[in-house]
Amino acid sequence: MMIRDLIGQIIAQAVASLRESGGLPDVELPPIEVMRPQIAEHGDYATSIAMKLAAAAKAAGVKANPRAIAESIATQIRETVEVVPAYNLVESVEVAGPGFINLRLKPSWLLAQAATVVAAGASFGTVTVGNGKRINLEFVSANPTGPVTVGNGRGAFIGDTLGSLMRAAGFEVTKEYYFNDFGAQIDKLGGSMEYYLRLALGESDAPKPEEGYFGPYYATLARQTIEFFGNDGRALLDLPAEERPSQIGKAFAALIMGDIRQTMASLNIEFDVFFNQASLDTSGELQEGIEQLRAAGYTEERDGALWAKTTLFGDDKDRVIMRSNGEPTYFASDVAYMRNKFNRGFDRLIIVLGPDHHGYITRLKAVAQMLGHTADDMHVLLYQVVTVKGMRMGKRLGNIITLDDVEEEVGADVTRFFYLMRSGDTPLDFDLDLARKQTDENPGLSVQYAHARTAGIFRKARELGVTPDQYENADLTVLANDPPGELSYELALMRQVLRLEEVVERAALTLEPHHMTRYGMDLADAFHLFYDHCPMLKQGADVPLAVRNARLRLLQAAQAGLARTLALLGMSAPERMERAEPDNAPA
RNA sequence: GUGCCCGUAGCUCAGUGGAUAGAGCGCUGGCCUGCGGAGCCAGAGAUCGGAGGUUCGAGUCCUCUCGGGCACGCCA
Repeated sequence: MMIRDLIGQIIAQAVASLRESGGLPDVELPPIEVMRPQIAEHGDYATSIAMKLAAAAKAAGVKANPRAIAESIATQIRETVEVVPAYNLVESVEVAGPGFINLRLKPSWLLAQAATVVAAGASFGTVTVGNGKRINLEFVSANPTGPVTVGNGRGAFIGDTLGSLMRAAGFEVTKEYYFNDFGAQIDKLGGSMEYYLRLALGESDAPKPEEGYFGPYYATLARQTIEFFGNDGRALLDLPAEERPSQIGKAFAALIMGDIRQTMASLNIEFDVFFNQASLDTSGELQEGIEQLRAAGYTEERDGALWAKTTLFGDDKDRVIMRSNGEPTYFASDVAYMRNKFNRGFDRLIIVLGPDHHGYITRLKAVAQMLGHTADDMHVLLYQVVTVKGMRMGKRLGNIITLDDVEEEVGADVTRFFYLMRSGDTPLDFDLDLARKQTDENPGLSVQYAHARTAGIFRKARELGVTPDQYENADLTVLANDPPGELSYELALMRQVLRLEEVVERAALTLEPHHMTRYGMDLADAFHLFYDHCPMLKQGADVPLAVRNARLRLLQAAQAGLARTLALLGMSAPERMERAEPDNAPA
């Protein structure tokens, strides 16, 4: 059980027994919230239940003093933790301010948790709130008409990391990419690629389509194709004119989709399912979806077209589902796809979308409801725009910056960290100059460096003949006798490590992965401070053997916490940092 | 015009209705010969865009307002 929940249980038990004995106003009990005080002096956890109770009593016309209520609850908590052995982690219970009850944990208990953390290892930080609920998490879903941009990248990292966090929080998550490789967009791609293929073959007078996809990316793609296939590249161009756009488009969509998958893979973004929109048509689900809405009475014929009455569910206008020419619209695919997801048994669908899609939210929620689910079963997670500061000009393709460009500049790990540092609700200004820095100023590297440092110390320990069996069962309570200065760093580190499970839970429930990067920085800071102030192996320093062993044990817990944090962020946990010269940017 | 997001330190941003609003970068001063190095310690810096309201308590919730961003197809 999470420590915070255990504290909540203790408080709840104390409140319950106090109510039984008539020691509290007889009003409905407000929910007991356990929070973390902002100020360390206020303890590890706090609750405002006394003030809430007093307010409820006042509303019911019963006289109540919040501080007095807090005092009696606090007294009851002290008794409770005294008699229940499992509650033997509370050091003190104090009433403060207008009626807060502050609880402080025993330093010896906190330190002893190192063993729990190390034992949990790679599964440390796993919580159960998700309760096995099945989640479909769709993100990126960019059509294969061009490279992945820095904008798409944000959805990619948010989605991928959220998936990891939700899994750690006990949800069953399927990560999905939806794409379309046929239709008007792809034909347009075909037209553009025909033009670039001809240019690559030396036809300088090739006609340029009025509309299409243009830029160095496509020119390069055409050149590479010609280089690779030689004159066989001509085969596509010899097709009948009416087949060329779709055939060439389909061929290049496949190539581009390969590029996209490669970009994703090299940035450690993983999908469980790549869902092709075309399959909805061939399977008949497109028609079935339309039929289901029609049967449910949610459609209407107007001007020769078939409309879905989304306005019944708050949309500002109805949406065409089948054009007057009998062609289903893209919206029809949305319906069929969502229906497909629900039919696969997901409890909740989450779609990560860019800022240009916010108009889709009510529409998609309307579809969910027309399919017999609630608006909440279909959640749209929007993120804001991405700008990049400090990109070197010259090497990039035209005026767009791709995700590959960014990765090339700063590497996959730092790219991920920087993308996840900000809440999705605010615009992201990617600071490449900071991301390039190979020092501790770079917050992403700082977390990895912390992990590398732990590994380095264990390497050093081995060199000095200190083997794991010497510290693996070390008793950390000896640290409680350390000088206050050093103990405070040890406790701060342990507290940060233990906070991981709360961060995982919060990030998963709020769908906000950025809490994890913030936490990573806090954890790394706590570790670096510990490292700076609490020598473990320093030669000649006056560190008793028992203290050394206890610190190495604590170090193991810190390493486990850092490794897990990095894993959840999709970053590598290096055993050592490569030293790069400032002029020598990493690959 | 309608709708959504944002406005917090010089910059980029955290902040779960709670107590004295935080971090990173930047800035100022002091210190540092060895666990591994890119440092350590201390400090300055904020009328949380503005005005009302709800609440015992508001950066957080509601209304209005100012400023910035984005979106509003029988496109996909």
